[in-house]
Amino acid sequence: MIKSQLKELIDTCFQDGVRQGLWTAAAADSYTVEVPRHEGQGDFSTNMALVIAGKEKRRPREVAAQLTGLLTARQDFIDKVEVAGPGFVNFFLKDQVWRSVLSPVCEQDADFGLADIGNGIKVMVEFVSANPTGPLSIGHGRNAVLGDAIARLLEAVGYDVCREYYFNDAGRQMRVLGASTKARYLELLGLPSEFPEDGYQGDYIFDIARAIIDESGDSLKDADIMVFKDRAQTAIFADIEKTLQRIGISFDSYFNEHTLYDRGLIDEVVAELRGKGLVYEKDDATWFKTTDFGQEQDRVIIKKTGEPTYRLPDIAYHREKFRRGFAWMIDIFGADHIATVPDVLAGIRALGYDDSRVEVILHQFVTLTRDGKQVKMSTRKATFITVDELLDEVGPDALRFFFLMRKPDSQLEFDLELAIKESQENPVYYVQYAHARLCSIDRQAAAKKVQPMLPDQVPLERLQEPEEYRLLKTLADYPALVAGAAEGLAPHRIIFYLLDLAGLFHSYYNKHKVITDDPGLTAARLRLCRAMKIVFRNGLHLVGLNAPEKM
RNA sequence: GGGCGAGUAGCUCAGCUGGAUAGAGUGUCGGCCUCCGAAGCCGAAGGUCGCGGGUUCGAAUCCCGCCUCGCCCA
Repeated sequence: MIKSQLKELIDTCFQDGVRQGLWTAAAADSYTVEVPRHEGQGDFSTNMALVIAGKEKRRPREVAAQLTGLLTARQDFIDKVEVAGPGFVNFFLKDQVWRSVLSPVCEQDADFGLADIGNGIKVMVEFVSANPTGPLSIGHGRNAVLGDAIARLLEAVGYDVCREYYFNDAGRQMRVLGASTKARYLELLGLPSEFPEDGYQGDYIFDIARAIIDESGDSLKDADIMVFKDRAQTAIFADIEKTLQRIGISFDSYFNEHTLYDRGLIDEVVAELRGKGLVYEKDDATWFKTTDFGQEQDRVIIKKTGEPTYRLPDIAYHREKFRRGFAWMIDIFGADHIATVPDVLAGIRALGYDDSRVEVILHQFVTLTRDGKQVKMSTRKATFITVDELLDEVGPDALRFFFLMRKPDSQLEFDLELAIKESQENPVYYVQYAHARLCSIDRQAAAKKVQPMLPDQVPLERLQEPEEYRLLKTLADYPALVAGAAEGLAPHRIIFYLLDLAGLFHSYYNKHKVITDDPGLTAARLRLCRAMKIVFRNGLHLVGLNAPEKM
């Protein structure tokens, strides 16, 4: 908020310089205003002189001096301007500028940090999208938390977000599920059974079989495996939803791949591509000319068995997203889906849509370690740790926090032993504790009967400590941070911000007393604390975490 | 063999569209509760930003080549 004000001022000076013939407009838009790394370098800094000097073969410091000439005498909020280093211009702002952030924070309260850059544009975030063959694994957990956090970020900056879960309950996988369930059913009844070679070995299949026996006895012993498939699928889906609910995730809609077939949308895509000359037959298979879209080789979309490859429904599905009016489509996939992405984008383009509206976030895998060793996981063998088990051990807040602590591009190492053993010391507590501590200060103030002051009577000029300025600056950063994290689809930035703010606050707390016998100072610090509490709460809620008042 | 991602302190990771002297947590070592919550704080130590070139005022960041790991495709 303050930065953008300064940026405007600097832009004006740049234009003044152009008008006065000090430099040309060549550097417009390519200079930046930033927060310097070191505090001695001011509150903000611009590289404008360096950029101009670079473009016009001049001496940076000379240009910088001209710039400061234009700047001094202007605006009451600048305290001091310095040329430093190779030609940076550093700005030191007046103290009251920083204190002035407290009012908007306190007044906007829960709305502080929200923005309207999305303009109500319809955006779909597709995530989880696991087929109902078993409980959600750790990888799904990361996907779920990431997708939900991104959806929350986009909502916060004014997009109209739809969370969608895409799944397929037909196909080979599901037949194997049915066969596995039937085998366990017969096995539990003591009847001869044959467990499929590539069947799902998890205990949850026994649970489902047991439930079927409770309900139907042995009356299904000759039933088709599809009957078992349906029962298993229903049970598993209910389970998945329950798991997601435990993390606080819900969807606006579910899209079944099957509807694409039912509504003839698959055939429609093929026909349309064929009409454009982008489809041909070879070796009894149907091919899509992806080489027309910059790929190395063409791709099969219908196998010789007549079964479409995964690409075809994916393309048809994404076209549906366009047709349903989404201007921006975000897919959250695990890294193993990388291969499908270029094909789907090519298909979208081939059908005449703008594929730049589809944005794919690929997150790397989660590796799980226990007792210092990596846990090998396989869905079939059921040697995986489920999201449910993880939730039992660390709880929803720690789960969310850990999954958001790394950017999607990084592999995420989840040390179970550490998460269990030291759950008390999880970084999530560090942030939540800061919030709880602030609440505790309020309780303390009430207990000590500190007289509340009207906001405009609080002597904010009493906030003079370096720690207080650091806190004020960090609070002022919050709206830009939210906007940046949303724009970059990067919820981990919120996490790092909160950790940073918590560190500053804990440090401050240990060094300075908020409640003193000086009423003015106390009121000013309480005001600062109130603003911090608001930002902690807003930030935590923004990524789906709780902001406890007591711990 | 090809594609994508990663490589930054002992370990786990930040570093936003290139900026000034490289950042945190954790671990190690040493301190701090008569005091608003010690789930906290302070200090010390710890680096060839995988390697080699290039681009420029300036590179962890951008380009090229190579190495290692993960995932995917054939």
